[in-house]
Amino acid sequence: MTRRTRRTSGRVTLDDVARRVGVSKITISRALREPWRVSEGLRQRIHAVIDELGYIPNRQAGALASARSRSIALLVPSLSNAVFSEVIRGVDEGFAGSGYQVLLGHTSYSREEEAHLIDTYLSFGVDGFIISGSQHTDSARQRLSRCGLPICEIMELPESPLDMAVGLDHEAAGHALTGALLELGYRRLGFIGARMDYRARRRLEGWQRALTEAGLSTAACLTTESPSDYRLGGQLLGELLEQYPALEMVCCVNDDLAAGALFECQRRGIRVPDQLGLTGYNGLDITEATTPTLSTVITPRRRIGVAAASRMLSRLEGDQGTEVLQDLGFEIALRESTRPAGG
Amino acid sequence: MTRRTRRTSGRVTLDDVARRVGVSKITISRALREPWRVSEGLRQRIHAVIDELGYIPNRQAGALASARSRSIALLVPSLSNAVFSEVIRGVDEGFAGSGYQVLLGHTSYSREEEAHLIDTYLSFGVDGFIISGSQHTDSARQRLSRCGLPICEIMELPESPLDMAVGLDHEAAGHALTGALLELGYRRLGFIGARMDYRARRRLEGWQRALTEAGLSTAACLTTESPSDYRLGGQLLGELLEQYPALEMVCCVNDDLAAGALFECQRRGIRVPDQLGLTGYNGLDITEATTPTLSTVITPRRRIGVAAASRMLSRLEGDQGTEVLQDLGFEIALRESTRPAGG
DNA sequence: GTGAAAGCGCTAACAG
DNA sequence: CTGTTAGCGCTTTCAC
Repeated sequence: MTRRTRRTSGRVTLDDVARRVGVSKITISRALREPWRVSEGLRQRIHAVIDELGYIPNRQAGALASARSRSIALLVPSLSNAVFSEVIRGVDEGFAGSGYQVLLGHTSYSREEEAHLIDTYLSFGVDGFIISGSQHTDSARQRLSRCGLPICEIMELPESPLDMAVGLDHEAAGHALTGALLELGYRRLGFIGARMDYRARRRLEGWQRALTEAGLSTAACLTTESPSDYRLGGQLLGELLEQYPALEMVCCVNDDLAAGALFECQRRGIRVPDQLGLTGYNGLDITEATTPTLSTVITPRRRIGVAAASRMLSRLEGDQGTEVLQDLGFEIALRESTRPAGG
Repeated sequence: MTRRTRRTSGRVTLDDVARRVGVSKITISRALREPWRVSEGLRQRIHAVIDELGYIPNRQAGALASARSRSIALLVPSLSNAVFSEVIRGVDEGFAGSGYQVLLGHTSYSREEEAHLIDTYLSFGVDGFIISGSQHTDSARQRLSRCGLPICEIMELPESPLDMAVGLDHEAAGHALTGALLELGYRRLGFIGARMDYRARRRLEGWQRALTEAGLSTAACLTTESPSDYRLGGQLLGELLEQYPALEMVCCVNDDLAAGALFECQRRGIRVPDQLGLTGYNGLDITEATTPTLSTVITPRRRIGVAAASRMLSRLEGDQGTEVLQDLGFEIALRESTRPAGG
């Protein structure tokens, strides 16, 4: 008995509360998790003592004992992209009041970083994953499918989903937008894109398909792997116009680029939409604020988050669920940056 | 012995690895945490088995046993505000390679939500807190000061910091910006603000002090508690101009509002800066992209994150640290939305 | 350089 | 409605 007692965190534990109340610690535990199984009066005394002592449960111990952490991981490519902040808000909303904690991770658009984060959150013992996109490293796919946790891939509709998926068809959206522009009478269309991830490439493919179907050229297309930002939009627009000065419309792979392109037009004195039409993609706030407002494709970002959370919750509560893929669609918003119909 | 064995997670544990290698589990644990204490050959065999079995350490168990989780909480008001995405990036950078995991939480600008998140992360056993701002509920202040963890308040310079703080003086920044505008010859200045949190109010106070010192009116001031966005910038500008049509300058409490105000000017045909000057605050990307570019105060957002992380790390590694307050300053950027000097 | 034993704080399982 | 016991997977402490 010379063994020194192990240094403890000094924090108030369930045992401290139990001793103070004069019951066993499991009763305290139950009062917190299954209050209906503890008598009214005792429950009140327990809560009084909890407040008095400032007891905060240790979730690590709880998770270790119960093999569930009541937390889920949400992995997005970027936190600076407004698209994902709305997805996050949706997921938060969806989990509000459920008792689940959302652990947020951002992959910086890197599959390797994603794989690393998956391991990290696995080691945190999360009960499920909500992950942007369907493009993972092989080892990440293995880890995910072997861990047996519910997984929801969001934003797009994967060909071979790991488990569940909620998103939209970006190729169809690109195609539909381009189709709408052709109907407005545009014939010489260009495309600029940055950070050409899978979803961005799908939009471009939709644009190409629509033009090809109409017998038009898809040559005026300029893309880069650099991260997207306003200034890049202006720069790409400038480069594209240099090569193709006769363009009457430039489709931008996202709203940031479109806004940047618009600012560049203002700088150069190019009148939008009279001399040049412009479209974005996503329907961020800025598209409704600029002068002129920007035509775009509105994607259901927040709803994707909410739906992912709610499907995750059902799975966590035992439902086996039905559909694998959930398509939330998109909406074409033609505004001031494209010529009016019949114009 | 009829007692059923407890259902385990089914995951590979340290014990599984140990059995396979033929050593005790503590050796595996050491090979991972203190590799230099395990012989070279054994270490290699261990790592081979870890890869083979796909072992992922259980951080909860580790944290429980060691009373440190190697994670810290980063609490920001908002994820959709670009200001904080750069702070987050800075913090991430600062912790990169340290072995610490950053757990991100957003309070939606609510002290109650903040207090709740503090409890949540405390129950996750984080080793420290980095928190935006100095305005907390009483109970949150108590919890934070009693938990004995290192705490870094960021963005501003609190009067009575909980522990450490890294930020800048927003009142001084507001004052300096306004002073610079007075030097450019502006005399009739207005102010619009949204989401008037503590930092926003400090900027306004700086603006007021500068005008008062110059004997000018501070009446043309319009603020709201609503969240800030582009459209609100336009709306507030409109309302302010209705009341004060002779204004020659409108200072916006942040860049979003300033951009929105600029778009509104374009819509109304008000030439910026010829007829009206405009300034923002923070120095977000958009301020360099619009036409005209926006004058603003550049705040060292990313550097604040990096500094907070690095101070947190020193504390976690035992340094008691020296300075409490760290002032990272600001930079006035006069660009195209204000008249040129001497103009 | 490696190991055995004990225990972190909690909950599952069974008992009354 | 409340309690007892065992153990989650890991690290600490002490021992060799």
